[in-house]
Amino acid sequence: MPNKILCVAEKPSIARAVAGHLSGGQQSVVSFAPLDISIFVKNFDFHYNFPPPWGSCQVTMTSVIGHTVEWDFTKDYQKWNSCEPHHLFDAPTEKTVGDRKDIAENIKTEARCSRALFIWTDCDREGEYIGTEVRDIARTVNPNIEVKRARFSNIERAHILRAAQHPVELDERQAQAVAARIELDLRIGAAFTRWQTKLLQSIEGLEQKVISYGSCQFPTLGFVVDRYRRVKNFVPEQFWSIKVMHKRDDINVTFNWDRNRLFDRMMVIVLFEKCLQAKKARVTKVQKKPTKKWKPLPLTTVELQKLGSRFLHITSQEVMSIAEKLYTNGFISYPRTETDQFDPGMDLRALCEKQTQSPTWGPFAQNLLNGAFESPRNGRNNDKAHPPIHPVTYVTPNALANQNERRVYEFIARRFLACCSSDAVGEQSTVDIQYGPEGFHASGLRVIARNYLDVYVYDKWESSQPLPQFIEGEEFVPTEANITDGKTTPPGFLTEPELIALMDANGIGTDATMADHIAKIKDRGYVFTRVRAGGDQQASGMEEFAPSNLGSALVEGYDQIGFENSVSKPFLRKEMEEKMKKICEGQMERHDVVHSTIEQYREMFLRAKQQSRLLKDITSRYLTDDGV
DNA sequence: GCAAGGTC
Repeated sequence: MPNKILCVAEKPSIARAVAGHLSGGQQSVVSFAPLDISIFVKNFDFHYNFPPPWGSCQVTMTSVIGHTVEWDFTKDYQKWNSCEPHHLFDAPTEKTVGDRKDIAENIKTEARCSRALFIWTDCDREGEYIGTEVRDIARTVNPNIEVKRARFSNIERAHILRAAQHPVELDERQAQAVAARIELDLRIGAAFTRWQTKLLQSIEGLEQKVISYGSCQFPTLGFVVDRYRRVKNFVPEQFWSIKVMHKRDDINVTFNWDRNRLFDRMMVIVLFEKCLQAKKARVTKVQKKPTKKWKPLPLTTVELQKLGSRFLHITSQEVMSIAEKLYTNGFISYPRTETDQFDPGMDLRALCEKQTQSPTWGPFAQNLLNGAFESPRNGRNNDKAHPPIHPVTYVTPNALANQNERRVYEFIARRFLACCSSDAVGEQSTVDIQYGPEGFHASGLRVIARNYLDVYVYDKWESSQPLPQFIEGEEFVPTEANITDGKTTPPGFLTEPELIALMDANGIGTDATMADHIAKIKDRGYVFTRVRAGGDQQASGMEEFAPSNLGSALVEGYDQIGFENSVSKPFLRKEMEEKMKKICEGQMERHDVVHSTIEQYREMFLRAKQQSRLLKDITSRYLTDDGV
């Protein structure tokens, strides 16, 4: 057997980058793609000096494209009427290569003549599992091939070389945790989906619909319904407040009540009378203090989705598909990342330099290079796999296909430059007064240096009208004082950035899949979106989510069945996540997790089945008389 | 006709 080592990455871009480094960045990299494999996958051939016992080796570096192996029920059970849905909790399953035969064949061909396999998948749980897929494929043709894993968290040259020199083993536990998750999602999702689809099929309007259940889609639906109920059940409350105005140097100053507002009208009237009786107000404190508006953190996927929706009014799914395209064209870095800190080794100035070509934000970038550059802030998250999202090269607007692509690219570029700029600086002035028994305050802001705000046009921070001069201890008769009243207002329907934030906080989906789950529950007809009218400035024009009658019915139906942990709440998913962590830490075995979780769901399933009448009645009621 | 997770 030749002294050959096969290296396999999780995606083509990593294979290319690693091959570039290991081959010494020489043009001697031979790249060829056998005609029968995916147009995206390339094999790179070169020589590299691995640590002992391998030494100087011939290397083929290639990649898969994410998962290669499909996990499904055996053929007999894939047909919907092949069995009772609850049998799917125990039905036999099998792993197949499915439509990835070309990629699997490529690995087999190369593995046949290799003495070792180096796994270069992303260093996260899913990557560990994908590594085992690659290993298992290679072993079908070369059972004795030695398997190693390269550990790397970015694709900088020195880091990659170090990873090649210090290979470790695949983390079997992490892979087992993922295997448990895959099996559970498959069995539970398929069982409940088939059952409830068939149950509700007889209801008018649902004859042709698939009523899917999934451990992520249902909690996502739950968030929408939850907010909808809070809006609907909201009872406004009346409140009263006192406002004091004073005109000085032609400036009208409004002093707000320290108590803000009270819900007792008589009390407010009594206090107001006491203020008036005092006639004069006394200035108790005049203060000016420096203040800052912090520049944003390096950009993560979740933030990109939230802000794309909030500032650009583009849905998270479209933002992600645009980001994907910008990435494959080499314009931005990898768009799926949880990291909000730049690696200290990265040459951020060089990236700023590229942006100087822009006619709009180029001057700002130039100014950074001329000395205004400041290192980005560090957030708390680091997935050890990818850097924050940033532009890797400048793109002229004409090179992009449409307006939304331009706007997403522009956002990413501006956000990056903002990170390399400095905080905005201002001065906050406050004047406190005592009027009778009550305290009031007025405040003003003077923006001294806009700094990052000049490029990050999405943040607003404006100087207010300056406060006239007041002197501590002075007394004056207010120009006007009166009682104001108002009503508490209901929260708005859920917006997409809010929904993403809830999913993120509750561990529903991953950065790469959250947008898909949202699209899925829309597609299934559980929720719909509409443009929010009027209302407060920031949110108007934005899409808001409301449940359909079907969506409301499902949540209500399962709630009434009375599970200990409702399927429309995030707790069950959280529990699964915790069990996965325990597998990773060696505190639980994969099979125990799968077994105990299946039993938990089997019990819920049987209970739901016993009460199927209830779910059906509620659903048909919601669908026939508008849910009320 | 089912899930969620990779990635193109």
